[in-house]
Amino acid sequence: MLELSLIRENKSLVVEGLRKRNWGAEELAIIDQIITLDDQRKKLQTDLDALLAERNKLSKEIGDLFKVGKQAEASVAKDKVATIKDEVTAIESLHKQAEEDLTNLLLKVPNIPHPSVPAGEDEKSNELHKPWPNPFPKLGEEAIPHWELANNFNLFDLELGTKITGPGFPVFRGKGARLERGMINFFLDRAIEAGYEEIMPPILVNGDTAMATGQLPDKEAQMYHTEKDQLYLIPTAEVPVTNIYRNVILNEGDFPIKLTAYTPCFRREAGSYGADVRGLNRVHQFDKVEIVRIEHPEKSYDALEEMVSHVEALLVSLDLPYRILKLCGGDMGFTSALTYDFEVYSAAQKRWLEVSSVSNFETYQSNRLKLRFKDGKHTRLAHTLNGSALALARIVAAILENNQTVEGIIIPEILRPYVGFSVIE
RNA sequence: GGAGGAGUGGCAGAGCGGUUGAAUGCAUCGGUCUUGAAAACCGACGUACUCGAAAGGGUACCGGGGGUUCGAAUCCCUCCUCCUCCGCCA
Repeated sequence: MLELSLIRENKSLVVEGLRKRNWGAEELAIIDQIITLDDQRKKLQTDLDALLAERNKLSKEIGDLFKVGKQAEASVAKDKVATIKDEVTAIESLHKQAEEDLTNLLLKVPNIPHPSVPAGEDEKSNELHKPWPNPFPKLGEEAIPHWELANNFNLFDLELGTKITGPGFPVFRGKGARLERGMINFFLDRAIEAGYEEIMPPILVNGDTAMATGQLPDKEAQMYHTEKDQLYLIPTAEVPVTNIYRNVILNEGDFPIKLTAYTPCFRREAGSYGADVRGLNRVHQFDKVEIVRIEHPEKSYDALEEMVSHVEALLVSLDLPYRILKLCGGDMGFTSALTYDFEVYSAAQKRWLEVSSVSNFETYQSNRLKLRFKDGKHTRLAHTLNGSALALARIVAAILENNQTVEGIIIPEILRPYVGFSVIE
């Protein structure tokens, strides 16, 4: 959620930011509604507090009167309190309603993009932050996409997954499974070397948790939900890991907080079908190593750059052709202020595959999380960031395709100690 | 799943209907003393909303929600969590 104080004190900045997300006049009206509603809320708050103060004062007097045996005067005061009580009940319910309405409106407002974020409606306006300077790997005529390679080498089986669960749940097997497991360990080790603490969080979360990082209410339809226990399967480790710090007040010396976690990720991907989703391009369950940071507001953009370098180093070490995009206002996630996407070139499919997304949420998540730190006498909201380092399925797809030779699929050198073999043949 | 017990400030732990945002101890921070430190002594020490230029007020919060009462941390209802015992179980 945006901070109310930002909306009140810096309305033009908020409006300008929302325009970058292609908000028109109709949608922007919500900002004035929020301010009006907040004015009402404040007025109700003041009225209510005054009444309660009066009631508290009278109650004290009644106690004193009883002590000295002045029953008659006490009962006069009692009647007075009874009147106040009615008023309190009325104003209380108005106040509660105003607060609820206000929260509901605030939940509809996405984060304000960083000044450097380009305007634009969709991915076509994303800025090429770092292009791939070299030629793409040259594959022979006989090069085939990863789902065919998987068939030939018995690496993963989507039809089997369909039998067991449903479409989009791959069954990895043999060297495919070992490649998957080895890569998870490789990514975790790199993160640990970079100073991240490893976390193994629950992969089902409750509604409060999903709300705090912004999955609810915005992305409710994207998450699997367990009916009986009202729990959600996580779409990313970001959710449970960031929520470690829900309702926490940090000391300034606690920064930076750097966490990493491997989890499977579950996404319903409702409504996406077609050629783009073949093989591992888009699945309902995939593995991902995530990095999460909690930062001092003045350091968060340095942290973001550091995370970008970390992801970049992973791709370099895997010898994959990649490019970095800076997302435009229209393509950026609801909660993000600035997002870099990493794409890897898949030579057999001749297309870019998104493999990582690194974002700074500034105070948008921490406002919902109530994640603050002590800044001298005051408490301030911290900044939260996260990024994939990396998402497995598509990386596997790219490695399989780009490294295919007549002798088999060559495993990148750095992975060999992790997977235990150097070629799939 | 069944039976019983418990949830109070960073921690420990009093309070069980009125002046208690909450005793006391520990921890933490500031000060006095000291060459320095320790000890001792003095002081400070929750969060949120709200009024105010500020100083400083007001209100709410003793697991969550609801109720009784002029007044609730204290009484009642309900939910949640934790502990102990039994059952089940990777």
